[in-house]
Amino acid sequence: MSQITPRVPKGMRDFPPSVMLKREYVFDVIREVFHLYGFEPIQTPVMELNETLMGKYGEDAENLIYSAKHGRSSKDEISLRYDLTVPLSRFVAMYENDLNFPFKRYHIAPVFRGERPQRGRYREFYQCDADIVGIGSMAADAEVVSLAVTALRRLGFKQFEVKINHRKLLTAIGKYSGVPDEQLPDLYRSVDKFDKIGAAGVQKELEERGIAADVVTRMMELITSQKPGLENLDFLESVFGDMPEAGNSINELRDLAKNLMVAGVPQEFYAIDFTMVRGLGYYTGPIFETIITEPNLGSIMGGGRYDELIGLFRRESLPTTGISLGIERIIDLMDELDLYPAHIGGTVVDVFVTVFDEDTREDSLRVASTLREAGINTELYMEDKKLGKQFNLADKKGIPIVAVLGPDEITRGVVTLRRLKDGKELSVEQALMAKTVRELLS
RNA sequence: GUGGGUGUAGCUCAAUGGCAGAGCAUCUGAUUGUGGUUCAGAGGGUUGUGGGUUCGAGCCCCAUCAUCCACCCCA
Repeated sequence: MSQITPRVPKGMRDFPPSVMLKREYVFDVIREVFHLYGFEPIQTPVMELNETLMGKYGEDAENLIYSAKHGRSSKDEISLRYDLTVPLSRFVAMYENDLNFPFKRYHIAPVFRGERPQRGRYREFYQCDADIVGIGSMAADAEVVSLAVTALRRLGFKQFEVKINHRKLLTAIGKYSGVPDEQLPDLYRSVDKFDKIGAAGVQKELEERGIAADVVTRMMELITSQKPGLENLDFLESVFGDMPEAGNSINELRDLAKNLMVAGVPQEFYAIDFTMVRGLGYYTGPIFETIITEPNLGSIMGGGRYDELIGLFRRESLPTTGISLGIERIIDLMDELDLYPAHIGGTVVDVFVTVFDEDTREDSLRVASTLREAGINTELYMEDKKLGKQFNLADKKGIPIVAVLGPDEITRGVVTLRRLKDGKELSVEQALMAKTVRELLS
């Protein structure tokens, strides 16, 4: 039989133990913060029916959806999920009678997009979503923004800013300036690149798309009115606050900001920014995003309000808002900035129990069992090699403590515990073993 | 989907068109109750793959695959 070159599909990855330990640390921190804010987990299938997924993301995005088919089937009716938000909407519509509202759920799971891979961009990647279903007020939006800030801070990030904008406000700015309705998507797309191409770039691009120069200029003046704190909102209100759509969204942003302030979210971590836009079509209210530019990894957190999406699965929609943490980019960033606590990433093993020779193997096994009984992560040596090799192995794996149990120790009823880091060595009775290990570890 | 860069030992990378190499890692020994340091030695390659040019190709040309970067889009 001919041998097959082992490889994984493009944009998909294997993770060895050293990487998984770091990933799980990140997941654990995020999960903890989700619990802290009272969110509870759900799980849904990796695949959904095409009818569930199609028509929710826009045409470009749909070309990136992986379809799935099994061998006997000629039908092509199910696909891998593209995000966790649409599955949530289906879930809520299906089980609304069994859920308590507001329904606060989190979901940590892989999603699939057939894009060309790049740094921080994969075809299979995890999303960590937290959403609140059933609340239309800014209390919910403030809650998810506050949660995102807390999560990023607990992971060790010191400098970041959650940018906040409002989909309807942006629309109002466009309309007020004279952008035709059918060109609003072009407007969003170009403004979204503001960080990358600057004001002049946006201006140029919009004019190339056929929007009149004076319209673009008027629009740019409004979105780039960067004043401290909430003064941006005051400015916009003075200009066109009497348009109902504009007035409402300005008030919503004020309300959101007030909630954040009362909640004690430090102001350095969020800002209102009219140049931030998000691509997905289903947003209807406040939108959030955190972009990291150094290194240039793009968005590590995004979200917003999507009050109409559940309505695609149910007679009446339910107001919903949420955020998604881009865990893969967060992990890449944490690697780069070295934000992991010292104990993460080496091994889960606390003690390596050596075996002196065949005659003492059973004694070593008993020692290992005693340690495990006491809740200490223990690796028992299973081959027949010199003690020096065993030490070498323990050290290479980063195991902090080695237990030595030779004929000498056995006759004295003790175990020698050696901490590899500094060579500190103690011989203790087996009854005191677990306690001593804990002391050596601390 | 568009444009570009790079593919040589497990890893990082050398090699004017002329004998395929170094460092690190691995394994063995110096060391039969104690790892990291040191010393000595060993293994490891169809130069991503397939064609072409040439007396001769790791090097030049074409194709293909992989990977990275910039777009599009996005986490």
